[in-house]
Amino acid sequence: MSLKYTLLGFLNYQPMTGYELKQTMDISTSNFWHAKQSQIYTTLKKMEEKGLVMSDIEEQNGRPNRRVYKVTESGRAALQTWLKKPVMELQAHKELLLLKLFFSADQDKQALLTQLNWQRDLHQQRLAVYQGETKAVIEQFARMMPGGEQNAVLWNATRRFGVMFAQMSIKWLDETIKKIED
Amino acid sequence: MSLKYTLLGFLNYQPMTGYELKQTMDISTSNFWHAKQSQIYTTLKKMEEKGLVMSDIEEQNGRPNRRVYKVTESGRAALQTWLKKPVMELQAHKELLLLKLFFSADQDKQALLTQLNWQRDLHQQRLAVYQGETKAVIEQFARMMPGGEQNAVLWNATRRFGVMFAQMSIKWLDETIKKIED
DNA sequence: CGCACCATGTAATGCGTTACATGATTTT
DNA sequence: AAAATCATGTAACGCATTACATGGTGCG
Repeated sequence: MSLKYTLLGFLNYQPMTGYELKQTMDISTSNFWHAKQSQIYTTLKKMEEKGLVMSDIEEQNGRPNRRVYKVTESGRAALQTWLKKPVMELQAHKELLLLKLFFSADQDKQALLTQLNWQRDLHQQRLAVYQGETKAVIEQFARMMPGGEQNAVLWNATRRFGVMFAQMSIKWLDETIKKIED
Repeated sequence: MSLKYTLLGFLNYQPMTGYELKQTMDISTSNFWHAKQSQIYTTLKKMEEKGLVMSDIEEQNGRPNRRVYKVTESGRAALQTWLKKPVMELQAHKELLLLKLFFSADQDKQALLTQLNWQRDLHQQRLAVYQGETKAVIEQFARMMPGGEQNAVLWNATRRFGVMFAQMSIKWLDETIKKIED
C-alpha cells in the first residue's frame, strides 16, 4: 500500500487536510501516483487509527470543518523505513491500448488508425503540460521550501520521465500507424 | 474489467483450460496484461455463469481433470463489442520507483544510486528477453495460425512498445544517475 | 531424494472506483 | 442563473493478491 506513504510524504512537508492532499497530488505526483478523494479520506482515517497521523479540527462557519492532519513520530519512522527499502523488481504495467491492439487483427483498419492518431494527440497534449505547468509548479515549490534545490532535482527527474514516456509513445504510435497502413 | 476480454481473446483462437490460459498470457501479453492463476480461475467461473464461455471436463487418471473452456456466441459478440470500443483517454500509470524518488531528497545518495543501477540492469535483461524469446514466440505462433501474418504485425507492435519502453527507461536512468551524482 | 510441472479450486483480505449524501461561497 | 470550488464523509461493489488445500508424474 503506497498511497499511505504518499500521504505521509506530503504531510511530512506540512500539515494538511484530505482535500488539500488531493489537490497536491493532482499537481505533482498524479502522473505516476494518483488517488480519488474518497480513497484519500478512508486511508487517512485508517492511518489515524494506527497512529501514523493525528488530526485537529478547525471549525468553520458556513462550510464543513477542516480536519487538518499531521504526521506523528511513528508515521515519520514508517515513512523512513519505506523510503530506505529499495525497489528491487521491475514493475508490471497494464496497457489497455496494447491489449486491444493485440487482439485486433480482424478489426477495421481505419477505425484502428483513427484510435492510434487520437492517442497520439493525447500524448502531445500531455507533453505540453509537463513542459509548461508541471515545470512551473516545481520551480515554485522549490523556491518556497527549505532545501528546495535538492528536491527540485528529484522532482524534475520524475517530470523528465513523463516527458520521455510521452515522446516514446508518440514515436511508437507513428511507427505503428505506418506499419498498419501497409 | 479487461481480464475477461483477454481470456475471450485467447479462447477465440482455440479452446483451453485455465492453466493453459495462464501459460499463454505469461509468454505473450504478460508485459502489458498479467493475472494470477487464482484470478483466472475465478474469472472463468463467473464468465461461465454469464454464458460467455462453456466448459467440458476431460477426465484424467492420476491428476485433476482438465476443464476445457470454449467461447460461446454471446462471448464472441462481447469480445467484438469490446474490441470496437476505442480507447479515448490516456491511461494512468503507477510507478513505485518514481514515487520513492520523489520523496528521497534526504536519503542516502549512494543507496539511491545503487537502486537506480539495479533497475537499469533489470531493464537491460528485459530488453534481451523481448529481442530473443518474445520474438521467437511470435514467429512460431504466426506460422501455426491461419492469418498469422496480420496477427504478427500487431503482436510485434506490442513487443516493440516493450523494447522502446526498456530503452527509454535505461536512458532516463542514465540521465538521472548522472544528475544525482553532482 | 527433491524439485518442477501438471491441474484444480476456495477464502480472506486489501486496494480502488463509483455512487450516494449535503450545502454554502465564489466565480463566470 | 449556473457552474466550480470548498469540504466532509459512507456504502456498495469490483478487481487483484495471498494464503490455504491437495496430490500424482517426471526429471536430474
